[in-house]
Amino acid sequence: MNFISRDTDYAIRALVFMARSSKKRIITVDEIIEEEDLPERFLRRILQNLVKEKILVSHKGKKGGFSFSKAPADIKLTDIIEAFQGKVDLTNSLLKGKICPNVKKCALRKRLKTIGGAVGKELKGINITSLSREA
Amino acid sequence: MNFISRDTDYAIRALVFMARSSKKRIITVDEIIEEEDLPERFLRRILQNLVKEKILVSHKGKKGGFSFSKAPADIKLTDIIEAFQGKVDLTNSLLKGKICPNVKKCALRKRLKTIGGAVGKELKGINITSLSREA
DNA sequence: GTTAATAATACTAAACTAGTATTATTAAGG
DNA sequence: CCTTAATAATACTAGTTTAGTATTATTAAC
Repeated sequence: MNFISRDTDYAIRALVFMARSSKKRIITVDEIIEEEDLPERFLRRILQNLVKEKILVSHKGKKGGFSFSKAPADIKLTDIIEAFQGKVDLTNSLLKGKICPNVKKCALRKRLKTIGGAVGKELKGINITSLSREA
Repeated sequence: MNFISRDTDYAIRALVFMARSSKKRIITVDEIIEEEDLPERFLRRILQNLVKEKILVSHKGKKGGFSFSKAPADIKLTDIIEAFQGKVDLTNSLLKGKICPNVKKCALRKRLKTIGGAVGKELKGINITSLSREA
């Protein structure tokens, strides 16, 4: 079972590359795939998705490309995961029916929620800037 | 993104039901679906899988059914998740290529591994007996 | 030997994942 | 204002996974 899907993965790589080449504000798809060798069209769709999520800004026309819409340090790992995989839900669909008739009182759900909260907090502590330094 | 897949979920419900009706050692599929209303054939496959994983024992023939092959307290939540979804891998496929050329030194991977370890530990603390009491 | 149970195996439909293809739009710069 | 170099939008497709169904075989009790 994979926690990180492929488009999340590609998105992270693209963003880390962009953060590292920060002198050039606007970066093209070609520059990214030259460095990381990702499938072009697929990567384009991923970047467009990041634009929708207000993580990147796109610039059409000659000398166009993509740039950050906020500081890389403010782009948390959870933001990216959620953009492509939706909210991570540890407690989903567990123990419905007669086994656990009262969802609000279900102790298991509470425990899973606690774990999920801890994971989320850790993931929020990881951002694009720290990744571009560390990795 | 769901952490718990449907067959894991169904398996947990079936096992919790079985643990609660422990006076009757052998329990039939019909008894389980009467209580929890799960799709019969699908549930059968799930129970057969639990037999393969040595969590249950099956009894053919008249008065047959399923019984535990070990104490419900020894069946951890992770055992069930792994049986149906494989090992949970938080670190999978992240930052390959030029972004992170040396996998062993990758700091992100280490951090994710730490988080994964903590989650695993928590999940191991939850077992079928505790669930059948709590939920 | 009938009946009431599971076993094994194979099939299928729907959803998701990963990727491709096509055509339109935009802005720079001569 | 036209060419060129970039992204945008939209729709398609192949492969995999998920969830479920169907069929036939096997087994044990009574």
